[in-house]
Amino acid sequence: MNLLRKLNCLFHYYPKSAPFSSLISSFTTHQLTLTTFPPDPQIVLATLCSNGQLKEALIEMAARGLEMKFESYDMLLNACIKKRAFREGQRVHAHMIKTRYLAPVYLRNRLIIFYSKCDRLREARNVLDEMPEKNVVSWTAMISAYSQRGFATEALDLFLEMLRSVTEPNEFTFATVLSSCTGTFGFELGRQIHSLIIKKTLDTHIFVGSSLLDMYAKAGRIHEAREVFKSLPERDVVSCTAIISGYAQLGLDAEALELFRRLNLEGMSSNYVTYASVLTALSGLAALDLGKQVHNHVLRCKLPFYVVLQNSLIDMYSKCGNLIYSRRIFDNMPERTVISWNAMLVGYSKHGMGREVVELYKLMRNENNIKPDSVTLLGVLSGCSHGGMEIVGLEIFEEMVNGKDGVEPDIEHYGCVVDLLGRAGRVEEAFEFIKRMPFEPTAALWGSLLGACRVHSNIDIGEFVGHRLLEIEPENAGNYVILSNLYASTGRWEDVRMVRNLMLKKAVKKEPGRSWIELDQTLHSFHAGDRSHPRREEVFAKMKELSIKFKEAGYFPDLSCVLHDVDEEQKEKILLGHSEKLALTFGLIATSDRAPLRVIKNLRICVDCHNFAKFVSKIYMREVYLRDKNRFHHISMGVCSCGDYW
DNA sequence: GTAGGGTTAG
Repeated sequence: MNLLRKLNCLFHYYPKSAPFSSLISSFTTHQLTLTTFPPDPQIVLATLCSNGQLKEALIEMAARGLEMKFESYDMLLNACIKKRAFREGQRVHAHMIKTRYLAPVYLRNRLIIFYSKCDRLREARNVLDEMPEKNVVSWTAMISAYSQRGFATEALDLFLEMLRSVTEPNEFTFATVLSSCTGTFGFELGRQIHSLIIKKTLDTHIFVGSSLLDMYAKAGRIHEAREVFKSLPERDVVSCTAIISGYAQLGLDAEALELFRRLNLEGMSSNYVTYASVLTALSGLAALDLGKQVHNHVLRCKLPFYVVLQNSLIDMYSKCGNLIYSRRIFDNMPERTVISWNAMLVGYSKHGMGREVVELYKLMRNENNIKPDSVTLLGVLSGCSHGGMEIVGLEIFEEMVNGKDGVEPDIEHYGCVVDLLGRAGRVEEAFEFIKRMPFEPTAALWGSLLGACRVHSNIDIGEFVGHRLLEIEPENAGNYVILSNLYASTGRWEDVRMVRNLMLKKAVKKEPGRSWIELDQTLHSFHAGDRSHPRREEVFAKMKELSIKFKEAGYFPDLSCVLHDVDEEQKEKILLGHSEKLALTFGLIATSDRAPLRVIKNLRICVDCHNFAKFVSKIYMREVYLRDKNRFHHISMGVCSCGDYW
């Protein structure tokens, strides 16, 4: 009976059509001779496992009962880990328990790894908790399981528990636990771990070091990150990518690119993660030509399909104002994650293309394997708001509240609704909505309502909201400007002066406004009143010309955008020196007739500059693409895609 | 047997 079973196994392994002679020759391949026939059960199991024939291997396991030993379980578990075969692995585990097999630490570690790879962290943790003795691999495998899946708190808690045990962490443990050291608590612990690492002279270990520098970068401590990077005795693609993406994630885009350029000269190698990080930096700068260059390079490298890299490309093209390319990449992807959909949706949203947002969202809802998340709904709601689809947006929010999307609305989704109502001119309703919502309103939320009040000249609510904002966010200069705009629009000059004095008293520090324009792969950057550009004389001459020409065509400088205490003439001068006007003017003199102008501003564009850009588009017949902090303004023949609401 | 960097939003 036993012999028959083994023969069956073998016949199953060899192709059914193979002649008997090939079976004999295969015996010799496996160093089996007829004298050792029937074959060793261990070899039968090994053959089945290495062939991935798990079903047959399990039958073999069941038949052997108590004969199973360490190597047998090891082979089975390896096969299950390789195939992420949860049910099969679970049966192996159950077999160990049923036969009262005393599994050594090594095998229990394999079980932890098996369950983690199958995303069954509860089961993995149970194995760990029931181990009479744990070694460094047991702890590290479990910490890694948590940290790789984003359960930072659990990873840190377990690490602390490990420190209280008899087992010492090693370089594997440190490298993995540091990636969970985020947030205030995580960073504090991370610093202590750093001291521990120094004590163990592990701080120059390349895995530990890159994890360490990444932790500092994510905490915004780029100098510390750079120091760790410098101290590494060798550099590889991961450590180089970590420091580059560190800069990019902090918005230090130009620095990220400069470092990438330098490390390249020093011979660093890049992979798809590096390119994804570099694309992030290029998106921030809206450097379309450079972005295209990276895209071409990536295509020439003939890399396999990486969804992360494709997502970066979608985002880069969208933030550089080229949505057609984004959509082309999106459509050609063999598989997409929720991030791919989000990147595309947010792209349409920032360009004010409400109809496309809603259509794409419908398509997404029809995909069975993709679930919308919180970012998806933010994109959709703000897309509806920016794209003139207020009614649809409010319906979608209603569905959210009723649990249809499986995403619970948070404060930011509520903020989108305030935007939707405000944009539709329903300022009172928006105000009531804020009072009723289950969250404490944030400054951003009040700010959105204040914007609505300005556009729809609702002075009563605007005044209340404005003063509320100045209380909770006195340092934000933007609030003073909008409130002053609101007073100015109704001729309340006394109040305009009061707001201005208030701002001076509170010593508001404003992030300096900057605008730039890309020409021939070079970024030309301007700040307000900038006199550093090599072609400044031409720019100022042209600006003088524009100011006269535009006034004849009906342009009135909106002096309420200037809060300095100076006379009107001075105000106008300050206004003409705004960075986006300088960049636009430079674009006019440095590009050929009718070429579109693409200008990027690091803050929200002011009312006067928005108006100025409309005149540029109308009088010079130019398409103007203006990207500000929040969205794109596509201005064509004097009309902006934002509908003058942003 | 256990390890580091990455894409959307803010």
